[in-house]
Amino acid sequence: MNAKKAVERQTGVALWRQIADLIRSSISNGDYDQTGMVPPEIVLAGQFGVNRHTVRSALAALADEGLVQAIQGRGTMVQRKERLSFPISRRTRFSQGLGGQARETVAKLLSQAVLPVAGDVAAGLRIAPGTDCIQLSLVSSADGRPVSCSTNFFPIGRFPHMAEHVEKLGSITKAFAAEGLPDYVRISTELVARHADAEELALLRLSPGAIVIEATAVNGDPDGVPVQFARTRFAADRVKLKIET
Amino acid sequence: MNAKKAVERQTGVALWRQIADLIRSSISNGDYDQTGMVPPEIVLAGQFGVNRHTVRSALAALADEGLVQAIQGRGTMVQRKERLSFPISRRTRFSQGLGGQARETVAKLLSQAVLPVAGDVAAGLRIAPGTDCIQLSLVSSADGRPVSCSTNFFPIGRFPHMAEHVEKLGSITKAFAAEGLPDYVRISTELVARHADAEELALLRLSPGAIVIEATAVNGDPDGVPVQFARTRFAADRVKLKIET
DNA sequence: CCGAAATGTCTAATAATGTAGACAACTATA
DNA sequence: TATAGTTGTCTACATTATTAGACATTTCGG
Repeated sequence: MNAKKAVERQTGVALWRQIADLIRSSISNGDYDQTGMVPPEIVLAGQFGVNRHTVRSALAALADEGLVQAIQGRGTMVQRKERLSFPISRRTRFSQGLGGQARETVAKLLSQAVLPVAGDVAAGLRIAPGTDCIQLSLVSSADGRPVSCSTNFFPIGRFPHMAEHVEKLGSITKAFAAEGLPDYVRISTELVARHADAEELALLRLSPGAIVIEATAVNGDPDGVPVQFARTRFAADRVKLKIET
Repeated sequence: MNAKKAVERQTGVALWRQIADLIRSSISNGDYDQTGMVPPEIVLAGQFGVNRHTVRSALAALADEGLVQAIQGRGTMVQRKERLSFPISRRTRFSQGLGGQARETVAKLLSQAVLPVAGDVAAGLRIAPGTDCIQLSLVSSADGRPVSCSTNFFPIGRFPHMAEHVEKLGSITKAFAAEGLPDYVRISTELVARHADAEELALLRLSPGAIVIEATAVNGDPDGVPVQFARTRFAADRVKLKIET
C-alpha cells in the first residue's frame, strides 16, 4: 500500500483537518499498533510536508475526540482505535448485536410526536398519505459515546405505546417485544453517506466536515407487514456496517 | 424538515466548502426541483449568514463539479441531481444491476500485478499468507462519470487470465463468466465511510473533503469457495447503496 | 546525573479566507 | 425602453490558518 500521505492546499479544508483525518484513518487501520504511539510531531510534519504546529493542531483535534493522548517528553499515545461493527442482517436490530463490543448501549428518546406522514414514509409503511403515525427521535450511545441518531415512524393503531416503552426500555427491539412483537425483519434498507448537518453534528458530538452514513430502513413483522420506518444516521468514523446474508 | 442551514466557523473547514456541501445536498434532496434554479446568491448569503462572495465561492466549486451552471442576469441553474442506486444483493455484481439508470457503464483496468497477499486478503480468500494472487485496480464509470474505484484480488490458479478478460470485457462479472464461472455470490461485505484520500480524489475526480464509501467484499462461487476479494470505493455523493434480501 | 528526544508555549511574519461595498453586464418583464 | 433582479468583477481590509524559530519542560535510557 504505502499510499503517499498527501495533503492539498487551498481546497477549503484546512491542512490540520486533512492531517487529522489521515492520522485517524491510520489509527483505525492499525498502522501504529506495534508501538501504540503516533509518530513524533516532527516526523509527521516531515511526512506531510507541513510545519510542526500544523501537525499539533491536528493532534489536538484528535485528542479532543479522545482518540489520542499526548504526554510531554514521551510522545502521543493512541487511546482508542476500533470502529463499532454493526451487523445488518435480516433480523435488523441496528442498536443491538454489538456483542461484546461495548459495555453499555442505550437509546435515549429525544422527542415524540403524532403526526400525519406522506411521501417516503407513507409509501414505506404502505399506508395512505396523511395517516397519523408515531414519530420518535432517538440518539443511541455505546459506552457514553453517541454513535447514531434516528427518526422512527410507527403505525399508531398497532403500537399505541411505543414512546413509553422506548423511553422506559431504552431500545426499540425491546419496545416492540413489549408491544407483543418479539421478532421483526428487514424489508428494505438504503445507504447513503454525506456530510453531517448542523443537527447531527450536535446530536452526535461531531466536528464540522464529519461524515454520517444515513440508513433508510423499512422493517416488518414476520408476515412482511411494515411496522417501522427508520432513518438512522451513524457517525461514520465510529462504525463499520457488516452486511450479513 | 426545514433544518436550519447552519455553518460553523473555525472548524478547519472553510465556510464556502460547508456551504457547497449543504447546497449539494439540497440539490440531491430535490429542494430546487420546482424552479430548477438555485436561490439567488444574495438570498443564500442571508440564509447562511455569510457574505455574498463566500456563497459565490461555494457555487463556483459546484459549477466546477458540473452540478450547477450560473448565467449572468438569470441565475444559477441545477444541471444534475441524481445518485446512482447500487443494489447489494446475494448476487453481488457491484458494477451491474444499474438497470436503466445509466446509458453506458464501463470498468477500466488501471493496473495489474501478481503478488503475494497477506492479512485481510489472505484471510478473506482463505489461502495461506504469502500465496500469489492476481491484483487488478479498476475505475468504473457511468456515462463517463467515475463512480467507483476498486482493488481486486483473485486466486491465480483458478483464474489465470482475469486481467485480459477484464481488460477486454470491461466487467468483472463478464470476466468471471469467460473464466467459466457464470454465477457468484456474496460471502461478506463491510461498509465504511470516510474522507477520500489523494489517490481516490484523483481517480474519481472529486474535490478534497469529499466522501467515499469503502466496501470490503469477499465473493464466492455457488459452493461458497472464495473467488474474489474486493475493496471498492464509491464516490459517496454519486451513489446510494440498496441492500436487498 | 546528563543528554537525547519528545511535547508545551511563546512571538512574529506570511498566506489563505472571509467581509464590505461599489459598480458593470446581462436577462426578463412591464 | 425603462427597471428590477441577477451574476461578474474589482478594490480594500479584517480575520484565520500556516510557517518559522526559539526555548521551556518532561521522560527515558545510558
